[in-house]
Amino acid sequence: MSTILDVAKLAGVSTATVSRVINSPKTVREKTRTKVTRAMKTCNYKYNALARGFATKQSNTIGLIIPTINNPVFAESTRGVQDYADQQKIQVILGNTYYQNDQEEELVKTLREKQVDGLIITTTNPRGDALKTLLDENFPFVLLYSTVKSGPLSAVGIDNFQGGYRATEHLVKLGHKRIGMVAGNFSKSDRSLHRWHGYRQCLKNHGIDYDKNLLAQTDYSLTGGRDSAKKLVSLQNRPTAIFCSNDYLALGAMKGARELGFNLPKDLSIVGFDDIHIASYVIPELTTIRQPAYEMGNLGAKLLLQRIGGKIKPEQLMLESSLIVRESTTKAPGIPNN
Amino acid sequence: MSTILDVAKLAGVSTATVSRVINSPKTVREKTRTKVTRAMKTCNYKYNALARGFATKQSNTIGLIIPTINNPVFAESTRGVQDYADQQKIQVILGNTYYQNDQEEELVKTLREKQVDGLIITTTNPRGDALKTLLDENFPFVLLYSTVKSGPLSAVGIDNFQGGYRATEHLVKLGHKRIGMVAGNFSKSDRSLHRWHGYRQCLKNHGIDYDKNLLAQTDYSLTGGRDSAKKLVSLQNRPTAIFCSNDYLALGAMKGARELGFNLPKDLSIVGFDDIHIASYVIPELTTIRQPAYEMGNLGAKLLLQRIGGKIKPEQLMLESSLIVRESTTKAPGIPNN
DNA sequence: TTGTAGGCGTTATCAG
DNA sequence: CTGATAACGCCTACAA
Repeated sequence: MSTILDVAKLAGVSTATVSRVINSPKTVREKTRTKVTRAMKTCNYKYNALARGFATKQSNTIGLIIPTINNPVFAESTRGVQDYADQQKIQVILGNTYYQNDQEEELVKTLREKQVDGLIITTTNPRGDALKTLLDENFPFVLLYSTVKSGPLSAVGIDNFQGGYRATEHLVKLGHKRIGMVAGNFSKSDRSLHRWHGYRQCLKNHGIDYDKNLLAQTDYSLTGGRDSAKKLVSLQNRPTAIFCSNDYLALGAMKGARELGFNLPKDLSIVGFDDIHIASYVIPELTTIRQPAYEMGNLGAKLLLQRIGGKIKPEQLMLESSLIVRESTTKAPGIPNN
Repeated sequence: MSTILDVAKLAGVSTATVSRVINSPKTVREKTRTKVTRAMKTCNYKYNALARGFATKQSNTIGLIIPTINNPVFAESTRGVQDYADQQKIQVILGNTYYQNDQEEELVKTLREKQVDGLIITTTNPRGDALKTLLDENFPFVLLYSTVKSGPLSAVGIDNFQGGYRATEHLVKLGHKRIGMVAGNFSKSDRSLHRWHGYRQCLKNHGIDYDKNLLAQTDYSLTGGRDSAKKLVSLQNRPTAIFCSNDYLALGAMKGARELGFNLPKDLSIVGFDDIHIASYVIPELTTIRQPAYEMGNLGAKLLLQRIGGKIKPEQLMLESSLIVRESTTKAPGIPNN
């Protein structure tokens, strides 16, 4: 593998000049430039970005830490950060935590060793040591999906409380009184927790007693959603509607209910969260809270690169979420159809 | 940021020794080792993997190039390679080509500049310059998903021809004569092309004339699947069954057919390809050809790391695919139910 | 506009 | 078991 030194010799110039034609072509006379370019060709020169990173202390690489790429909502935001990064000639290293805090800490460590310029994290534990350390050491990172409205850490997310509230409110307005919730484990996701707070608050505001039996916490999987839904609808005084803390769980929940012979949405209304692409491709089409995942990733990358670029002050971007009413929710049994 | 030099000074040893306690702790006396370890703590030393990569010419990073992380099947294989890589302390840089060959070439270039030790590629163009160059320069890479049974390039995939054949055969056996195919553009995926070949061969073997009007090529998206299905079922002499070259398209196709008032599967049988997780969570549950995506990614990573590790000879791993019959396919109209 | 030379943090070789 | 020191490939003052 040839280096700029080889090129330099071949072209009869110094390495500095070669470096210049690579990084700031205009600062070198056209004649020498073509001479160098030609030399690069003939010795099949390949640029070594690693060496550059080593010399400049900028790897032009960022790390992206998500729970799991299997959940389409994370695939979507991942695409958002990739596209933005790509456009800025930045590469992204991806890591899955599988909702495990130790994995998250491990990933942060490895990625920093790899000298990533910054980190985008959908965290499993907003109060964990990993983030605290990053903060202390003033390492550039931005949180994705979390509800952070102020404070010292950068974030782009949505108001998860509000989202949970709206989802529940939609159900309440349809006349539902027994409203269950299938939620990802609170210990592993602040998003889920905040959505649940919104759910509780909404019930309260509408004079509906909170029944803790109607809450099922589960791991974030299709089967988790399915089993949790089965559990809830098997209760003596079963819910007539279920709010799932994400679409992935909702898809599972729909299957669970169906397996027990429930007719959707007649027997059971379901509302999800995220609005992943397939949400509108299933039967019944899923009513959900839409959050702009791609945009979130995109903006997250933008924010991060800005911070890396020198803008020091942390900043929070709070995007809008909205209720998308489709077919999976309907009037509560006994409520006249208008 | 402190370096091993700082640590060395603090501990009163040489940088070589510090390097040793990092890379081969047993080769240094326990006493000095603890001395060094302590010094690392006190000056908050952080290992610089980039510098290591620079010195050793091994970045411990691999590149993963896929069409798009949005398709759950690629998310699954991505997870497979990530998990294997992670276990070997290797990081993976992810890139989407969006089925564009120039993007693929660009990615290969950038990733090589980043000094990745190898590449795993789900290619858009098996005969493109990108791969040819890699081959010529003997750069370690392995193809994913493609049908490669021999030759000079490493690959782990399935027999796509056979998969297409089996999918079609299933339909034929159900009595279907008019069998359409919704396929991703052949120019962008050899997998799709091979599946189509299998489809044609199966028709031929069963004395069914091939009708080119029953083939719809499309881009790889839910909407692409939807629109293509609509087109096919709107034909005068419409198909009673459709084989979609992947599940993602199949999901779209199901929606398209429904939007035109078709009752699934009674009016139209649909078989997909991949067996993505949600395939069994939609209504009707999707009949499909299962390919072991996670395992494929996992093995791909394994194969690649072996090649990087010195094993020179390219090798092909051909995994088994299988027909999974679920609810989206049924007897052709007019065929007695048994 | 171009060249010289030191430096980035780690590994690896060779002595001791 | 430990130390000294030369790479590794590129960038960047500083000089010319």
